[in-house]
Amino acid sequence: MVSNPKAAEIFRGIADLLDVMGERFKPEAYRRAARSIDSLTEDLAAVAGRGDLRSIPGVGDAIEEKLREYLASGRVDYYDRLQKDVPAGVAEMLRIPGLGPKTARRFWVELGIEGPAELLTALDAGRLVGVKGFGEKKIAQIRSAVEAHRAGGSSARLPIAEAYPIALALVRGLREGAGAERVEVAGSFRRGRETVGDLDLLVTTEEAERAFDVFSALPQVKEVRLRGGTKETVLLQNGLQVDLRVVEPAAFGAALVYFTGSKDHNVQIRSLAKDLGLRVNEYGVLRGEERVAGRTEEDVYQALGLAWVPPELREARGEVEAAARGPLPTLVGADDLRGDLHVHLPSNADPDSVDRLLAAGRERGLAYLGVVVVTVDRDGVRSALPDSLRTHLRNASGPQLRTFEVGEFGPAEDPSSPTGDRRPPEWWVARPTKRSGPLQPPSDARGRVFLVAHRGLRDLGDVRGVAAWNDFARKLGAAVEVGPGEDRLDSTWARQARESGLRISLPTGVGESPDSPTGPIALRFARRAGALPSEVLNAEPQPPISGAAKP
DNA sequence: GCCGTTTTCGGCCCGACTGTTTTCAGTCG
Repeated sequence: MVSNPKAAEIFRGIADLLDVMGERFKPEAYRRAARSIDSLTEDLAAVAGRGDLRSIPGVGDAIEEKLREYLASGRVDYYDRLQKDVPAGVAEMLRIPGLGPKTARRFWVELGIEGPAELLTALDAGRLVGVKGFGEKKIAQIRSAVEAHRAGGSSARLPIAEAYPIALALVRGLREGAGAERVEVAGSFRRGRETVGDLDLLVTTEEAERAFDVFSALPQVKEVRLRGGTKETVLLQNGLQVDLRVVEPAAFGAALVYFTGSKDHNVQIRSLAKDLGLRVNEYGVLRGEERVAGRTEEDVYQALGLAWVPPELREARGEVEAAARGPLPTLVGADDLRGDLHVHLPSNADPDSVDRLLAAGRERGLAYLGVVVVTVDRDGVRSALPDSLRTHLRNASGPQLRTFEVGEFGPAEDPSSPTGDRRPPEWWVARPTKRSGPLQPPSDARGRVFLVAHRGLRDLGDVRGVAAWNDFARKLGAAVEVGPGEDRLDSTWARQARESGLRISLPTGVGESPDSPTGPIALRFARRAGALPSEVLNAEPQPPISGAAKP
């Protein structure tokens, strides 16, 4: 079965092999195409069907040809042939931190080493001693990296919701301990990607050394990887890598742009700068040696003739061209959210928990709360909240903060399956249902506030699955909920949903701890999808319950 | 291999850090 992620994987494989073969620019070209394919909200076969493959950034004649071949046969001959030329283990050596294409190639060609296992054997036999370019330190470094790699080093990307509290704690530690004036988390965390590979922290301070000392001593930090005059890299206890960079205030905006990325976005604005006779780096926008911008991000973009681009959109998907035409539409923000359509009470909730939740809602200035009282699953309707609490909830609701009951309905695991199989939407529609609860989608008027929630689509890039669920939401007249669940596809889902006219619902995290990722991360995902306030159901001042229903 | 309202050829981001070099190569982000 062909799929977008598999196609991207093949191109990344080609890139690795070309790297080892010493090609200069082709590897990056194939990787660029792979990244573009990963960020598609549409199935490749559908794009090909329209004859539109060339519209994918980074896809030209040669890659279009290979995509067609892949879609027709599931294979790419060029990749198969490359794999015959280069042993798989040589490409795998590229996965070892600190080992790049040049070194991997030298090991292979000069020493006949064809993979990490053989490299370790060679190290044990002392075969690297005396080889030009490999001193004592380098050999020790390689050995430790190979061993970590062989032990299954934790190089996997972390879901952003898990990185969120860690990032908050590090920022807090730096602010309190190092007297840092300004601390920001940049990188893919700031762009709101579903997963992060590392964290990039930027600080302004007069005392870089002190900031590094404080940072290294934080309890989350396991070891210092490298430390220079402006940059420190550490490894956290949980295996996450964190880069800390000290920048001067006059360059903070430029550094923030630079380290927020994405790489493709940076490349695009740099080449634009070049056309204008300017140069962009992390210190500013430069004309010759003169810095013409750098203090704020707005300055930097303005100096390039661009409107400021929200970090969540910096993926080289047309945002630079749009920013050249004029200001971008204002994306949904935290202040736009007037209510929450999906609030859970704990399973051991009592009247006090209900009161605390309502107090939290009022404190946030929310006008309404939709509290989950039933979950609709395979057996029809399951109650999640006892009748006594439902009565308490109704009575406690007032004019400042209205409450109403909502049901949950989504691609949850099939509870009857021991392996937790996911069921396609059709299965839910066709299922025998007892229809015994208060909410009976899709005929009930209140079905309009049904949310198709975010569980169950774990495979990154499963755009077909996403499309099926969005179609399902449309049939129900439901909004699509975006949030930092276990799933990793939410911004793809949300983008596809809003492009097809569906509305989005955003959880606010009301009633959760202040460090909870729910609200902030949901918002980032929605912004990443390009959501405007008008496209978000709970940005409406009134709750969208029956009576308010549109025809 | 891709890309182009100044290009269909000749470019392709750029600086920090490390280690092994005595002026630079490789890797990384």
